[in-house]
Amino acid sequence: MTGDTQSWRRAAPASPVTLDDVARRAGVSLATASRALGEHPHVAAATRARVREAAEALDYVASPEAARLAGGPTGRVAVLVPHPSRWFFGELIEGLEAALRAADLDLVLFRVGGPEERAAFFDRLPARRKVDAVVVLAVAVDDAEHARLASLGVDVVVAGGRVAPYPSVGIDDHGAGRQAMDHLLHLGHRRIGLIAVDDDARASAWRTALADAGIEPEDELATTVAWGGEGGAEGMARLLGLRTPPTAVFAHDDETALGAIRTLRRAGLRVPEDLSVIGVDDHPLAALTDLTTVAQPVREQGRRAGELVAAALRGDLQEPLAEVLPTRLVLRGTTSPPGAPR
Amino acid sequence: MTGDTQSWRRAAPASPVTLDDVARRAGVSLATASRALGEHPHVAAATRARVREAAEALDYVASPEAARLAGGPTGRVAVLVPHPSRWFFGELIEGLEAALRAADLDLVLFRVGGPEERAAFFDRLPARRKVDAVVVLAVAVDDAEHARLASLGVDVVVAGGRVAPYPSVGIDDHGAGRQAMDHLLHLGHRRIGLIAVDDDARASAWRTALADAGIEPEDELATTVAWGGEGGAEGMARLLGLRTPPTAVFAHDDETALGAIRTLRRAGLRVPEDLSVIGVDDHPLAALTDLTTVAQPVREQGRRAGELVAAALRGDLQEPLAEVLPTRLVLRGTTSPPGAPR
DNA sequence: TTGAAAGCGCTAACAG
DNA sequence: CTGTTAGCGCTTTCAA
Repeated sequence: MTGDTQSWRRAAPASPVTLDDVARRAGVSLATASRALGEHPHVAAATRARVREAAEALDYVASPEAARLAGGPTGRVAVLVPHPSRWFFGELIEGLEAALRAADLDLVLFRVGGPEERAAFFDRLPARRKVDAVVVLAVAVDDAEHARLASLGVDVVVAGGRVAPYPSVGIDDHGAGRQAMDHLLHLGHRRIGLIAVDDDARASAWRTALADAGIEPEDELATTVAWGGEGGAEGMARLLGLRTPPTAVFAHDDETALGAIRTLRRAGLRVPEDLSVIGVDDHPLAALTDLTTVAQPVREQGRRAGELVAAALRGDLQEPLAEVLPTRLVLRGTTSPPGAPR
Repeated sequence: MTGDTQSWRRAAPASPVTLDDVARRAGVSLATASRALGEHPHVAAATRARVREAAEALDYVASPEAARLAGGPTGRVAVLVPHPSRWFFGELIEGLEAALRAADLDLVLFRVGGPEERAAFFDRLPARRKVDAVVVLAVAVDDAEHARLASLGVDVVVAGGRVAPYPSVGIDDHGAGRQAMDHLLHLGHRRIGLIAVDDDARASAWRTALADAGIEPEDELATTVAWGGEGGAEGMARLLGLRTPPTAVFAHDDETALGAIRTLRRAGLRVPEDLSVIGVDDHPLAALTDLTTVAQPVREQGRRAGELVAAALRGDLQEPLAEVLPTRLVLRGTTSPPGAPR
C-alpha cells in the first residue's frame, strides 16, 4: 500500500485493452474476434485459437457494458428479498450466490419487505434494463406484480416457496407441517396448539393432520402471530390463557418455537414434560437449544434456484418445473408423550 | 395474468423508454436532458424541472450500461460479505440496502468467505469497472487487495469494522469489551473467563480490563473458538474443565454466549447463580433468552456506510473519516454477583 | 444556457 | 468461415 495520504481515494483506472486490440494482434476483424471469444459456432478452430491466444496475451477483459449495450445479456440477476437479516433468507442468499457465481452471474439485491418497498420495486421496476433474470425469495407475487415482472422481459425463478406459473424450488410446506403434526400425534397428543405466522400451508397441515386423526380442529387452539421470537412468545401466552391449554404446540418455525418456549419457562412450565414444542427449519439455534424440528435444506434451495436461473438464461430450461426438496423430522428434546413423567 | 401456459417465460420487454423520449417530451435536446437529470450545474432550473417531470411521467430508468460506456458511473456498489446468513451481516445488509436505494444505487453482493472467494472477487472485478464503489463488511483487506481496488478506481468504505486507510463506520470493539468486562468486575467477579473468536479488540479488552482492576490475566482463562453457538459451547466446556473455573464469562458475541449457556445448563449449572455470562450484539435472541449483553447498532452501521458511499461518489467526502457508533450495556438476567444466593 | 455531433466497446445482421 | 457496417443509449466536447 502506498504511503500516500490520499491512498484511500480512488486512483486512475488502468488502461483498457479493447477487442479491437485483440483482433489486430490476431490478424482478424473485430467481428471475427467477437465471434471467436463468444461461443459462436461458425468460426475456424485455428482462428479461434489464435484470437484466444491474443486475448490471453493482452490480458483482455470484455466490457460488460458495451456487450450489453450491443444486445448481449447483462450477466446480472436481481434477487428480491423480504428480510435479509433473517437466517432463512441469509441461507437462501448464500446458496444463490454460490450458484450464480459459478455461472458467472452477479447478484443484485433488492429488498421488498413492506408494502411500500414492494410498491417501490414493482411500480418503478428499478431492475429494468439491469438484469437478465429475477429470483423471488419466498414472497407471494400477486397478479398485478406478475404482470409487471413480465413486462421486464426477464426470466423469473422462485426460491423458498412456490408462486403460480414460475419455475421454483422449495419444500412441501404442507408435508413439513404433517411431519411435525404426525410426530406429535404419534406421541399421543390430542390437544395440539398452532402458532402460525400466516394462513399458509403449514397452518393448513395442522387442520388436516388433526382431522385425519379424527380430532376436530378447535379454532381457539390456532393463533396467528407476527414472525419471530416475540411473536412466538405472545402466541404461547395466548394458548396458555385458554381454559384448557394444549399439551403440545406446533410452531411455524424454530424462532417462533423458541419464543414459545421462553413463555413456557417463564410460566414455570417444563418442556417437554408439561408441554411439547416443535418447529420447522432446523435453525442453528435449534440444535443448540435441543429443539425438535422439521429440517429443511435452505441453502440448497438457494443453490438450486441459482442453477435454474443459469439454465433458463442458457435456454436450457424447457418446462417451468417446480422442484421440491425433502424435509426431515429431527428428534430432539422438546417433545415427549403428553403428561410424561420426567 | 394471462392464462398462457408459457406465461412464466420471459415476455417481450415493454418498450424501453430512452433519454431521447424524455427529451422530446420535455421539449429539449438529448444533451440537455442528460445534463438536467445528472446533477450538472449549468441548466436552467425551469428546464431541469420540466425534464424531471417528463422522466417521471415516462417512468424513465437510465441504462447503466450506456451511461457507463459513455464515461459515466455505473450506479452500482459492490458489497463484500463473509457470511450472509449471520444475523450481524444480514442487519448490515439491510441498512446498506436502504441507504443505497435512497441514493439510487444498486447493491451487488459478493460473498468473500474463504481465500478462494476473495481471490475470485479481486481477480474478476478486474480491469473493467463493474461498480463505482466497494463496501467491505467487517473483513480485513490486505495490501495487494487494497492496491487492486485502488487501481480499479473505485471508492472503498468499510462497515462493521475498521480497515487501514478507508472511511469506515463501526463500533469501538475495545470499548464494548470494556463495557462488558467492567460490568462483570463491578459485580465483584475476579476470575473471569474469555471465549474469543479471534485475537481481536474484544479479546484485548479482556486483558486490559483485568489488568486495570489489578488482576493478572491468566492465559488458561482465555480460549479461542470457532464462531457460533457450537464454538461457544465448546469454549465453555474447556473453561469448566479448569481446576478452578471462572465465576463469569465474557463471550465474543451473543450467539457464542448462548452456546456457552447451553453447556452450563447441560452441566447442571445455573446461570447466573453459578456462573455469569455476557455477550455482545443484542441479537434478537438475546432479548428472548434474557441474555445480558452489550448492544451495538448494526443496521445503523450499514445505513451510515451506505450514506458514506453515496457521499464519496458525489465527491462530497473530503476526509476518510472513521465513524464510531455507540454501544450500550443491556442488563438482563444472565449476570449477577459471584456466588450470589439464588 | 442549450443544441449538434462524436464516440464509448461490442454484437448482430448482412454480405462476401 | 470471415469482413463490413450499423447501431445499442448515454455523456461530452464544441459551437451557437
